[in-house]
Amino acid sequence: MKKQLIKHEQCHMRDKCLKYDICPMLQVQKIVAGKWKILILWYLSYSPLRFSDIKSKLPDVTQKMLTQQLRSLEEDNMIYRKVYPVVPPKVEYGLTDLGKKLIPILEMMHGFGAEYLVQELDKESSVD
Amino acid sequence: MKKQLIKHEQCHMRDKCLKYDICPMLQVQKIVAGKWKILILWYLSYSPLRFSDIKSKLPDVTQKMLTQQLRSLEEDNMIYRKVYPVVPPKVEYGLTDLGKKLIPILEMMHGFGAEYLVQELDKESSVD
DNA sequence: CACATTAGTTCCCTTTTGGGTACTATAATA
DNA sequence: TATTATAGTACCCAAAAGGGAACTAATGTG
Repeated sequence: MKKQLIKHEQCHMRDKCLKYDICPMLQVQKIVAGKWKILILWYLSYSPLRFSDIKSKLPDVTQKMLTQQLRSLEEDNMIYRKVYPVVPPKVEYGLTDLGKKLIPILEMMHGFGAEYLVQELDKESSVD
Repeated sequence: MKKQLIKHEQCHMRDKCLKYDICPMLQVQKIVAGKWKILILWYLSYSPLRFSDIKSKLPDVTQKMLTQQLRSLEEDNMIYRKVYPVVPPKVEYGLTDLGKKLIPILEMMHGFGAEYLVQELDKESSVD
């Protein structure tokens, strides 16, 4: 399965975009887009998890969607999928070496989110 | 317009999630989800831009989608919108103080994307 | 008067995402 | 022998997100 190339010449850091005429930011967007991917990566950054563990941490995701998102992350080589040949089935998901490089970014995002909640939700509750 | 609260108790760093019973990661996901938001924030991190400037940097986005995404980022207080009362219209978009706190994250994402392209695209071209 | 310009909006259509239910395999358990 | 458990898949339908093209407002220019 051939990956789609993403050309992008307007990147304001294109001189740092190495030898590819592709904006790295667009690549990141492709990887991380999707309603559950950031959350999945975040949970896996702590430790590998079974399918059912991830599902229980994401109460609103359906089995079908979770499978889809996991497959997509696997295709992008962000996570691995390890099947244990047991009954009932056991499948473990975890970050690849490449995926682990996202951890500091995820941690900063978490920090930002926390700060955001403080600023924005406090602002709202004081207005109400 | 009341923002939607996002409850989430399974966050593996919930003890650091301050006083809100809301996973910050989910909040971040809400803010940066959307096909163009990360790119828009990235471009604005360099300098404020006019609507038409952003559009020209995102050749594949339609006017409607760009407007939508900008409105959404504005609602989340990540960017500001400044209308100049001139003809033809001039509207400037830029990061808010809160939005500027995303810059280091965006820069790391860019770095990750660049690294990803090197590893994954080189791997592919050597297989082909 | 016609045209260009900018930042939109509106309408309609397609694609993606999501939701529900049913179905599968296999071994252990009751 | 029927049930349970896990990690899915298949199918069908509804909702949301996204895309394309046409339209608008207001003024300056030819």
